[in-house]
Amino acid sequence: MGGHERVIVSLGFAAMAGSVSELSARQIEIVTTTRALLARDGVEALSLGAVAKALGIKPPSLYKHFASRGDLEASLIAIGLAELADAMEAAGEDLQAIGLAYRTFALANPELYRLMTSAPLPREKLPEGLEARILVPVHKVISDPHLARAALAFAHGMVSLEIAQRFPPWSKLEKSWARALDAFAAAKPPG
Amino acid sequence: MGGHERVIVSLGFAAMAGSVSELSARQIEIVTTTRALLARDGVEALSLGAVAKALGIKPPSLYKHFASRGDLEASLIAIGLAELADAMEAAGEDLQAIGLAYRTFALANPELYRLMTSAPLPREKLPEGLEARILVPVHKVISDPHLARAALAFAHGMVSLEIAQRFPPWSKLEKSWARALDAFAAAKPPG
DNA sequence: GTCTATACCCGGATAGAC
DNA sequence: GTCTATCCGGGTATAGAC
Repeated sequence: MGGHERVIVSLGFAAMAGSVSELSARQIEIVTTTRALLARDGVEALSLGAVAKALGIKPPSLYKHFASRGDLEASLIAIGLAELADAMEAAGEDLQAIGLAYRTFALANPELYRLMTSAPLPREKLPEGLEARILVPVHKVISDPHLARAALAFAHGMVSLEIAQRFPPWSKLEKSWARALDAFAAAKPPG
Repeated sequence: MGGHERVIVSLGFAAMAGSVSELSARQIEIVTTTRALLARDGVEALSLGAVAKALGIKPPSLYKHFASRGDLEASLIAIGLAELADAMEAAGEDLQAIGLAYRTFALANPELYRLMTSAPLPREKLPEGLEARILVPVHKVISDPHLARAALAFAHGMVSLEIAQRFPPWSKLEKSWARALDAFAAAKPPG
């Protein structure tokens, strides 16, 4: 049938989005569909035309809901950051568990993760304090702020290399994670 | 007057490129100019049109020297990987020095570094064994291969976040580097 | 809120003449 | 090895009708 292309959208991940409560119902539909499209086709294929097609509308119509492509992307990024922060927070005060939560989120949402991290953050379009939430759970376990930042950078390096398929297939990444996080946790305070 | 746009190309960085010895003189000119253009305008602005303009020729002419844009990019990536490996190797067997070499290369060539790391490696277009050279210097200092990989991932995470301006301005990144590399160096072997 | 139509920009790549 | 001419595709965004 000459219908438009539809994207299967699993409901649920937008429902708990407290950070997007300022979005209208239609905006949430659009963001949700965009997220599904992003997951399916990758960040390079993301365009307003593709989003419109998946929604069954024409590209110009999107401008009634988002002022620009950048605004739509910022909503996606905000949702991703909030979910990641939630996952890390829920992991408690075990560094291994926090690392696993980070990795699990990134691997479950690789294209969203790339969108979130491959460009400078559009900070002015993000809810205040959202960015900082990522660091909080790590801080609870690693008191030295410099080492806490380093641990987060390690996590980012690991998942971005894994997503980009930069590791040889025989790598045992779980061991790299475990040993590095052990090393971070065991690090002596600066003397 | 009215001439085409020229890009200042500092000579030298292509001269030592043993890994690109298979390139013709004209190809080296093109790659060198492309590298300068990349450094100046960023990876997003990189296009065959821009490269041709900087060389004072028309875009179709480039196809006499490179079969595709991807081939030209692969040459750039190969040069970057070789330089990075050289720098790390020259740092000797001190993990702090190796880390500094890594960071120095990345910050001196941020857009090239992004090009090198933000997409899957075009391995079939790269000289054999080049990719593996990066890991060698780290291996000499950290015998556990899993921890060595982790250290490299840490370095990648640090520089990619720094290049993307993801750290707050007040961060003392030198301290994060120093303490994390200390922690890696001090890590106990798996028991 | 959606449409059609459009303007304007960009990109990679090929054919064939010189 | 370079050119002109051309083809193909894509993208963001706006104006104005319905």
